Amino acid sequence: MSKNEFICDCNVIHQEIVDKTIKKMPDENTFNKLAEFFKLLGDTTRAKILWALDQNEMCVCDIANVLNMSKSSISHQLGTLRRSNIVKCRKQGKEVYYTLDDDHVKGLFELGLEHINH
Amino acid sequence: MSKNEFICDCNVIHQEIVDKTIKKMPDENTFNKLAEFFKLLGDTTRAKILWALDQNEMCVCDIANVLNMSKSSISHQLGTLRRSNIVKCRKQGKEVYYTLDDDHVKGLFELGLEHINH
DNA sequence: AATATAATTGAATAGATATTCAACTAATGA
DNA sequence: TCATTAGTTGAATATCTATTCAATTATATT
Repeated sequence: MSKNEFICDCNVIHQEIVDKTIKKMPDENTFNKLAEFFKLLGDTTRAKILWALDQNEMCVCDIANVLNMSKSSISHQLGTLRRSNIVKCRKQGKEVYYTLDDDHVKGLFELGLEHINH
Repeated sequence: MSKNEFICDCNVIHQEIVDKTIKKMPDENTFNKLAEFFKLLGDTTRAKILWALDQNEMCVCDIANVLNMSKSSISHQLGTLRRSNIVKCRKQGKEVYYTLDDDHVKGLFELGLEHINH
């Protein structure tokens, strides 16, 4: 009975590769953060918001009109993006203007589009 | 009553920017595919699998051991990645070996990590 | 032929999440 | 001061999805 039967429901087939890979693997926290970041781009509404903000700074109402969605749902999503430091905002009068706060979004979109048009 | 009140619960504040942005915007399908693609990277388990496959070709059992998870859950996720053309597989005997089938994954991970270590 | 094992698959479940709705805050202007 | 509007927020709901479990397929071995 190999050691690994205790932690997995199968035997190790290529012990060396498994051990080597585990050794090189980034820690749990890195993968969690990485996945959380990609999850933010992995929603149609948020992808559109980010694309739009990459074109222009916009207030919530503008974004709602561009996406043809309610202010409330846009505001919820902006809150999510803001808390994750992907967008930032400034208040001017009654309006709140949002801009991208991440240099990588554009590059990520480009790579994503390359995959789509493989 | 402005035209936009019919399609959105608020008035347009910057009509020009809104119109210009709508005009430039990629179509619905593009955003859906883009979001679906990022969603695939937006899960800790799948992110680990993709990272691991970027190191070595591996069989299902190996991946399950590296991630310390059941073969079944790994196989489900591999199926998802396979159907999205992000990984491909070859059968050899009883084992099925998986490899990356997308050149952009590595670049995406790098950009994602740059964001994390902002 | 019979057994064992790698992998897949479908159904069920539990947890996550996007949108809606209603209530609220803050700023503007009459 | 009162009414209006931009935006936020919390709760509720409906949908989605990751993992588990059990059953099944396919290959290899005795």
